[in-house]
Amino acid sequence: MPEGHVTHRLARHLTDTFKAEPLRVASPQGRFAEAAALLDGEPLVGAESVGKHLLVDFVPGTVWIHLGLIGKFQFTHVFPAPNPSTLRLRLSDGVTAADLRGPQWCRLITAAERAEVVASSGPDPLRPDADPARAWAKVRRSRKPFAVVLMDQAAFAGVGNIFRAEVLFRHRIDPLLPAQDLPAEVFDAVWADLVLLMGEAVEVGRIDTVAEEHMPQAMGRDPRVDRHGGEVYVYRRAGLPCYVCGTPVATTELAGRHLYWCPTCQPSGARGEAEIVGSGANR
DNA sequence: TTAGCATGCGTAC
DNA sequence: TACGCCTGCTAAT
Repeated sequence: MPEGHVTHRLARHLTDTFKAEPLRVASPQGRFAEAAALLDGEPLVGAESVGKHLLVDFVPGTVWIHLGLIGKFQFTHVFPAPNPSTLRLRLSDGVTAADLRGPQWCRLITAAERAEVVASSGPDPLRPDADPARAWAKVRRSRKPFAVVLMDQAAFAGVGNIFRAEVLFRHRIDPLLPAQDLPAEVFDAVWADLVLLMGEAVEVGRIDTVAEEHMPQAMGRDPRVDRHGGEVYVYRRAGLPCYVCGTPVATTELAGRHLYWCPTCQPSGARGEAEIVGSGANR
């Protein structure tokens, strides 16, 4: 269940574990069997992520993976694979296996198609080659709520529902603010914050967005316990008190996805602040 | 044991 | 805007 940090972490781990090694490639489930047979025994050239797309390169072609909502790509040392009927793809060097289940898609593509995937992605805060001006160009001419544009993969590649909710909170932005009303300096701060938050998430393997002063130890509260693991301000905290002001976190559905925000810290019409909540400068 | 939901996205209406 | 898809975790039965 991935936002961009998951696919970037996977790309790194695949490369570190398997690069230049001839791999066993199989599709026990069968839906990728033909391509798997073609790649079986080939060495891994490398793996790369662009937004939420994962590109696993071999000489004959690239495996293009999108995990969607429920896909998982997990490393294991268990042989043979458990539940093979759900195993779309297994890459293995005999010691470690990488198991792909439930992806939205997993296809073998050519170098030209691969280039098209990369070119059609919006700028990705996790990539050093990202050009935030492309995201700003989308933001400044959109009348849609900024919260909607933040999830547009052609504007902010790799950003998902958690990073969206949290970055809006950290900059005190009304989620329904029309994107074109977002001040340029707030956009700059949001982009820089995404680079920071998503980069940390790649390193740590979880999403933490809460400032030191709002951490459990500092506030004397219980740590967040759910499968997402990280400390966050508003994501999936509907009805619970805001760590900054105590107001119950609000939720609604927007374009088919849950949206979470604090009505007091992010009041209607709020155009946001460059300062991050809890950064100290605004205290 | 089952139902519902989830960090996503494409297609059809 | 509504729905389908793919799996696994959690809450409700």
